[in-house]
Amino acid sequence: MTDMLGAGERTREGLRERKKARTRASIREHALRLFREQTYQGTTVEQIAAAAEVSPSTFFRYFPTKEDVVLRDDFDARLFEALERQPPGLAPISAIRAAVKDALATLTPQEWVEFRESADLSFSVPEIRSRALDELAHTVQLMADALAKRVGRAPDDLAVRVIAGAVLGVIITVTMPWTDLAQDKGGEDAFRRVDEALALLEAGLAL
Amino acid sequence: MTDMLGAGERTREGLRERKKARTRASIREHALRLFREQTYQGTTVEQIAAAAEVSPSTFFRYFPTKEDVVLRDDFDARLFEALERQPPGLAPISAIRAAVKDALATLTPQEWVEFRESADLSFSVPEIRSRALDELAHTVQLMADALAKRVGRAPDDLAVRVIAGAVLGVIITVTMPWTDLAQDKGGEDAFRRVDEALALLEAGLAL
DNA sequence: CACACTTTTGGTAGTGACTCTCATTTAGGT
DNA sequence: ACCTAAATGAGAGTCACTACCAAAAGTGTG
Repeated sequence: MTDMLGAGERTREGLRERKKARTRASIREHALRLFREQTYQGTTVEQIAAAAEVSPSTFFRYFPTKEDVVLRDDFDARLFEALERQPPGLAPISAIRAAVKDALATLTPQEWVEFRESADLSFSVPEIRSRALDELAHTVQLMADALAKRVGRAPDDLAVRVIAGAVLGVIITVTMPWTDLAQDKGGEDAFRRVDEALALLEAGLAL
Repeated sequence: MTDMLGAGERTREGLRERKKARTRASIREHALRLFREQTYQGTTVEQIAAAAEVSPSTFFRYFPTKEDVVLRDDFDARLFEALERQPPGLAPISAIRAAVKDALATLTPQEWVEFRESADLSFSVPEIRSRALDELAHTVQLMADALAKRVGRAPDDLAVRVIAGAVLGVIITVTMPWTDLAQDKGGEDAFRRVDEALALLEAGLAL
């Protein structure tokens, strides 16, 4: 009987875990490379699996859908943590601006490359863009909760939601490639633009 | 030769057009009914086609994807027109609030039912929600153009984009079912909430 | 009404993402 | 070496969607 093991109480991080992490990374890297070489739509899961030397079945065990190879990253989590680290005195939008800056600073150059690469795909491939939008919206929702705690209001306080929502919308608007504004894809100055826009928002967005 | 016909110059609205419109409506109605009865995911295109008495091929001739049966509506267009009808003196966000109100007023009771039904699906079915979000974002982008013209600024003026973005985000935030705020699905007071939120935004969203 | 002409339709045969199931392998601990 | 649990691979199947072609139906003309 396996009674004593309880619920994963004892799982040390052994060879197994390391191997899984490697496989996962391998799949993602090969996928991104193939997407770069032959476009997203032009690449089949079968090809990715073959390149990463796993079976298609295994691919789907690591990523629930083809889209998730691009979308899954932990940036949201970092952003969230960075926000909680901001001094309580800071006004909501200032805190968010600072948190974005801090979170970006934690990226290694390697991560930065991957980040930009998936950002590019998130803009150019419609299916991915939609889902990225959905997840962004969800993240900002969580951010609203954190914001509410900061300023000591109820989590569903409308004013707090409105601020979070405004931030969300501004990010979307300034980032998405529908306007000439964002024509440079997701370069460095995408973030500068986001920051400028948030500054405007902070100033009270009078026209 | 069909020279004299020019480019649809002469196309009177004959039996053909009427039949197409009927088929299209039939497909959508049967689809929405089946979605209601057996959920969206639980309904196959084949079933919809059978119910509407057309072949699956024909289904895809009328709607590019299964999602589009839910998404295709012309509300965006009406909202857009309503915005252009607002008096030029009105401040941007006031104009948008008024436009939303006016556009909703143009819906017939029948349209209102369908509108709410697809809104519900847009909230509950992830794939549809993502796409709805994407289209909403796109619409607001167009709205920003209109806004820019209203206030006589360049179409890519950052301040204008920020305002449009803020409106977009607020609508998303207050509408989407991630928070208890929106727990009632897309009821009447979803629109009341949107209006309240926009009012807050208009007031300058200081906390 | 019969005649060409065009549009609309149905059917068939794919492709590709994803699911389920089951037998085989492989790591972890005894 | 031995047992257990997790990870993998392989096969069959579903479903959205595409490409293609042949049958049918609407439309204007003599």
